[in-house]
Amino acid sequence: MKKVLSIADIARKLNISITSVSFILNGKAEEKRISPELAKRVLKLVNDVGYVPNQLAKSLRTGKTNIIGLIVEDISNPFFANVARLIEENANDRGYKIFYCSSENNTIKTQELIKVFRERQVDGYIITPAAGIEKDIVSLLNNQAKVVLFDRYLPSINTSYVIVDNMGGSYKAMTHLIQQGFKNIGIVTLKSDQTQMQKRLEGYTLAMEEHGLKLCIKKIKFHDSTENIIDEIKDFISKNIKLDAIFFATNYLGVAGLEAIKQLNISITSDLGVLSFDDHDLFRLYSPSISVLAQPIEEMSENLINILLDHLDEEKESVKQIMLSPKLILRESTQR
Amino acid sequence: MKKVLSIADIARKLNISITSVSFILNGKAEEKRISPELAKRVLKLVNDVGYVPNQLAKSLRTGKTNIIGLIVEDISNPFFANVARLIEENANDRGYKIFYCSSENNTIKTQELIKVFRERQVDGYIITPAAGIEKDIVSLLNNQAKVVLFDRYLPSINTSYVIVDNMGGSYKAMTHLIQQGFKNIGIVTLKSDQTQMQKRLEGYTLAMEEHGLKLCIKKIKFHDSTENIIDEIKDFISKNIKLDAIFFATNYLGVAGLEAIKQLNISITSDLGVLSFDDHDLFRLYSPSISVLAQPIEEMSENLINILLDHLDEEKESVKQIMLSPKLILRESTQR
DNA sequence: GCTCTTGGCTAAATCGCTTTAGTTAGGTAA
DNA sequence: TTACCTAACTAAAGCGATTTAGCCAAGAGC
Repeated sequence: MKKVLSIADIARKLNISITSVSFILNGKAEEKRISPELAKRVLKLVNDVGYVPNQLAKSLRTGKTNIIGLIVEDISNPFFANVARLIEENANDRGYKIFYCSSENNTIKTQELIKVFRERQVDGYIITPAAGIEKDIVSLLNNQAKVVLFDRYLPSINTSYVIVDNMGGSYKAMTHLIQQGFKNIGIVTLKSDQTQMQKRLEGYTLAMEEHGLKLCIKKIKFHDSTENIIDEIKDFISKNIKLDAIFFATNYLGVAGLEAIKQLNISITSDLGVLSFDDHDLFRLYSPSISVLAQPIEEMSENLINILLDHLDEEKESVKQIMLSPKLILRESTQR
Repeated sequence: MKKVLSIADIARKLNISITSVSFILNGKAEEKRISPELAKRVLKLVNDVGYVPNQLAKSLRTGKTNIIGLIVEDISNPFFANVARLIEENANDRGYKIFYCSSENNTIKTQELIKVFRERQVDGYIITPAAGIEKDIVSLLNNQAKVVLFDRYLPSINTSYVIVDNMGGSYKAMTHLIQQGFKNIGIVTLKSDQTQMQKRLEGYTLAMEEHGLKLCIKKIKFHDSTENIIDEIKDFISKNIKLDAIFFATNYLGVAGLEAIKQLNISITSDLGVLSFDDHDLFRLYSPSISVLAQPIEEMSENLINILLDHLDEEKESVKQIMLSPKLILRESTQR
């Protein structure tokens, strides 16, 4: 088993001290008055033998890992995958690596992930908090950890976060539907107390009530299988024959909804208007194309990484809370 | 700044040695004859003060990080996102964490990622190799690193890998199209020398030639923007008016293809049969639904993690090369 | 009374790096 | 000649864990 080379091996081969090698490798040769000749010799050897520094040792010594822990709800959900991808790019450009994991919006899993991140000494955290995770976040903050929440926040904790104006967005979307002449508009959302879902429902409710329309709400159980969700939606549609439009509160409900509508052989637009939260390839390309309330994922990821890196730099605590506006993209499914 | 507690702090508080604390925390209390009473006291304190072990130090000492580096082409591509998700789950159950990154199928980026993984001392690597990465993989292997490739392999290197029978799959898909009566079948693929794309093209060619049909091939430049890809496909279809079916060699070409076809106002199935490599929500739900050659992602991820963990356990080198069969899923788009 | 066990615990080396506080040799200034 | 610089380099402590080798006291066996 060929042992992997350490800085000490390099020093030994050149008959110099470890210190010198370290200075040279860290670009401090001049500052520390190492002669250019020595620097050149070291760099050449390092390159020739393919020496790679051990970041574990480095981080242990310096207390910095240059790693950001990112917990998303589900990396196979295109919304989160895209945000993750953008955050990764952004972080990379600024010298940070992202360690990302899916929480499945499960409290226990999230707790475990936070523990793993702590053990690995990540420099900062970006988290889509699952319900019931308040204590763990507070504990992080108490330990001076740098945390930014996203997609949703925890009302009882004063942390930094980046979210979307869920209520305003939903209200805007609903207003559009109503202006198009839809009257019996239903919402399909999740049974959830989390802020993002609550606010989407509030936006729907507010718009409907302002126009004196009757509410028609379907709440789907969290973590239900796709098949069940489809069945639930079919059931909802069948039992509310007067429905003329549906607002889906999140992308996978929208996807399941399309499947349900297809199975029921209902024609979108002429029989039923459709609008969904979150954009998706499917919504863009579906026939008819589906109107959506798209989250500004570039802006979100940029804000997330900026805020977190700011926190890492500053000594004193500060809290930044950003609310971005989702964008209403009108397509065929809401055209009358 | 509240300092994070170390094992030494725990020992000091109880007036015992670091060694004892370490033994207890690692479940070696009995084996090392630590009295149950002491063990209990330590565990209680650890729990009360919320001590979390420093994995950096642990890994530095033991030489094991329990981290697997995973390089996929693009985490925002549903195929890779799903595989990543499954690998993560599998690895988790077996005590490993996944560190994943997107290579964008770019050689330089991949090299950098491999370097990062080496620096971070990952225990093993799962890589979708970009073109021209042979030297770097060989270098890894020379350093006794444990590596499994997937999605494609490097013919010049004898490594473990998990791939799909691209040629057989394509051949099967083409045979289906031909049996359905399609005669002027085109393929839209990527300009790429990588094995996966080559084999898909070979499968197409073989089937067509066996039936005496004329080839009609469109190769799209790698990393082209979605808009350009759509334009290229529109151009391809317009210039080959006799085409009666198209086989898309990978998911995002298929997605772009649907958009192109939609823009050209061509009716799928009656005017043009469509079949794509890789499954996708969009293909399942599109109207008409699109037939696909789906990769067995559960099986792939299981094999990947199993092979890698086997490698981690065994002393002697061994090479495992697995080829799985993709599954032809027939939908409306190829029904005549 | 003496040796041998064994139970219960610990000192110190080590992993690979950074960083502080030097050392040494040769040159200048007075 | 002596004191002081400076350029060029280095010894050793420390980050937080694991692990080897060993200490000490009390009881067992003869």
